[in-house]
Amino acid sequence: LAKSTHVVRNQPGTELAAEAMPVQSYANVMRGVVKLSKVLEDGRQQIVGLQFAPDFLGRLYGKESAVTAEAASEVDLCRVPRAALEKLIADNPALEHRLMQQTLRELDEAREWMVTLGRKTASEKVASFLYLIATHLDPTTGDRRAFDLPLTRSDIADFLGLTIETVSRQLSKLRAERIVEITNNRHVEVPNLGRLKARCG
Amino acid sequence: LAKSTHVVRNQPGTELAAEAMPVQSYANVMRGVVKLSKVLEDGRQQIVGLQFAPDFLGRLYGKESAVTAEAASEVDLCRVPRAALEKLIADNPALEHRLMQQTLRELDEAREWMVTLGRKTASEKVASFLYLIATHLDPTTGDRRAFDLPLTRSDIADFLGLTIETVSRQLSKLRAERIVEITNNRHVEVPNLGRLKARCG
DNA sequence: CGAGGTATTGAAGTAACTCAACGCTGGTGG
DNA sequence: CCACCAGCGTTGAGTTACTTCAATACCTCG
Repeated sequence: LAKSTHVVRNQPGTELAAEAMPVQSYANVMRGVVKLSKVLEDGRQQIVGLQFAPDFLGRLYGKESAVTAEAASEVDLCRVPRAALEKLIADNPALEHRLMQQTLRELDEAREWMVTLGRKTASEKVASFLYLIATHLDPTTGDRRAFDLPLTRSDIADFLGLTIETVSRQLSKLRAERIVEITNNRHVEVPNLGRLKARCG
Repeated sequence: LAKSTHVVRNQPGTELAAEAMPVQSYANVMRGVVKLSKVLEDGRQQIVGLQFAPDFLGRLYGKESAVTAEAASEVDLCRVPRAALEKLIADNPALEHRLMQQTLRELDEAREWMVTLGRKTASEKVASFLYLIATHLDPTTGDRRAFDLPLTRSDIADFLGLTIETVSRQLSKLRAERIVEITNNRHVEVPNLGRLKARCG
């Protein structure tokens, strides 16, 4: 396996094209965050998923979905040639099983986010986003969390179905209430994860 | 296979409990529409998926997801005992492959609906819902479609992240513009599917 | 007929959007 | 070195799309 793969570093904004077009390779996310998004004809955009290490990237069985993958932060990908992966799967049923597990998890996450998009207030949406990032980027520590946001305000807005102004205002409000501390616009500290979770609706 | 399965008829509102709790059986939807939904602690509800015949119902590998399944319309289910299905899968890899295909399709549909929830107007949401039902319930005919809505206004609102009043108003507007004809509150005719699609954003 | 569930319509309220001004930061070039 | 600019983020003021609250209509079933 090792001989047929290689690691590639990608800067934010790089289109990874893993699902949108016929691709030659699949990939594993080794570091950083990849955003999956869809756009309407008139340009409205919605981020429909975030992938963290060590998620698998790319659609099996060649069916095209109209999802585009893009590096949200700086991202390291371990690319695997399509033929190599498909051979691996044919040989090893456990691998397909593992991919099935990830797909089921992604489906759960998508449905969970549908609740956020459809039924939560702007404030709850922003809190839910911070909670998601806090629990995915820094899964080790206890109730206090610290991390850098891997997304711009514009990306966050596209993930939450809001405008950047509304995201900014809600972040300011959460900061004023000491739910989070924000420095340099990107670095976030959550003193009490439970208090943040309580704001998620 | 046939000897271990049996068909059950379910009235609207029946909780099918296929994913929410440890169940003894899986099922195939033979007729009707099943709604999958999630609720927040305070009771806000979001429908996160609709299943039409001949979809498979039930979560493989026993992982519980907090999704509840309920008959939206009158539904016929072909129930399959858990053990029988799992034996079938173990014997027949093609079956797991087919289930993987359905899961991938459900993931695509969930992400497509995230765009609707996050980025479309109320009017576009209602049009998108009608388009979804029109194309799923009556896939045979040409550009003219006729069907009965399998969901109440309240269900539609929970699917679209709106209130029942907004759903009702937007339906009235689409009717006034001759995009759809509605009789008896439930029966819908779409004279020109292309015109409806153009209203979906 | 009356009751209860479902749907429509109107009027008033509000959460989020739009438009606009301003601040901060990092990079570039005179 | 500082002036300038471009990109990102924040904040304020006014607008609007959707919600909320309330009244009414419709349909089925006792």
